Amino acid sequence: MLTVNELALESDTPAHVVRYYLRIGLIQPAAQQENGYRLFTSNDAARLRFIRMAKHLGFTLNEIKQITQHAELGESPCDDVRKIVQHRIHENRAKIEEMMKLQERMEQALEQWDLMPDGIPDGNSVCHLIESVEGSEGHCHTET
Amino acid sequence: MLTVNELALESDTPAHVVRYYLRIGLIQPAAQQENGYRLFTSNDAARLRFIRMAKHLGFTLNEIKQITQHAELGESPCDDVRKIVQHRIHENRAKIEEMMKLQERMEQALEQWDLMPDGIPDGNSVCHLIESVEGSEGHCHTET
DNA sequence: TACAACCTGTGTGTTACACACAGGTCAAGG
DNA sequence: CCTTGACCTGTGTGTAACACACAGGTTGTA
Repeated sequence: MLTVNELALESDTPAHVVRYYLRIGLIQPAAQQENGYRLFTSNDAARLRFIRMAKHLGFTLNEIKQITQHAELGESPCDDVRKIVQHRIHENRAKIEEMMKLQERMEQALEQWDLMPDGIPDGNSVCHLIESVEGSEGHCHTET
Repeated sequence: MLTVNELALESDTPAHVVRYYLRIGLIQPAAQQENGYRLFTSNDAARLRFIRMAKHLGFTLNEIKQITQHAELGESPCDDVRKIVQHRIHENRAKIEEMMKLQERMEQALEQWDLMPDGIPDGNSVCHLIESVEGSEGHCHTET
């Protein structure tokens, strides 16, 4: 039987993360000591390693919970797994594109600001640098 | 004097977001009606538009709060503003790279799974698709 | 037996909202 | 004057995935 710390070492997971997973019911202790300490088997370590793999593939903890619950009922989670990854690929692509746009905005701003002095705020302006950025006026809300 | 809803329309911000900003003290009502309704001036609308610009440039609400507080004291926030954007550019670049790696992992997995049938879970395996992914064993933790 | 190092479970804080809820306000209609 | 309905109000709570702090328990050494 392993303690939380030993389980953490065994599964290459920070102990406080193991405790978090316990809290949300993603894993359960196999037994409990009289003093309240939680105890685990090597099977729990394997489960935890599975969780890490799934996270590495972009699954959320909720999805992982669903998957392991399915598996415990003997149902194959594979179909859901494929769908989730397909969905996440789209989602992630959109997020990446958004972040690259942000990156461009920030880089352009910094370059533009190189030629501008610092300013002292007055009633009309909070920070003229930010306010000077292209697209400050006339946002194009053509999407959605 | 504008109500929350009017301020929201004036500044092109969802009303529930305006209420959130009020809650965290990012903006303050200029006055209050007897019934508790909060009232604002057109200056508040300008402030809110500034907040949207800053968010568009990647500033967090906390950072924006600092900036506006600096500005209210008559101190120039420009120096901090430049530093924050520089920092965020690095941060964002790292995040984008990480997400692109995830993207590649997911795409590779999906391709690999095309040749694999669904499986029924047993005691040893939760989902053989996830467990089959390259790099499941022998993680290379060479960084930090 | 005293002490220090470490480990335990758990409460709270984080970011930027989204949703829900009970009640208040306003214009139209009877 | 009263009601009905639509809309608006402030506020409590939930979200994802931890990170940190805290008071107390355990273990090894002297």
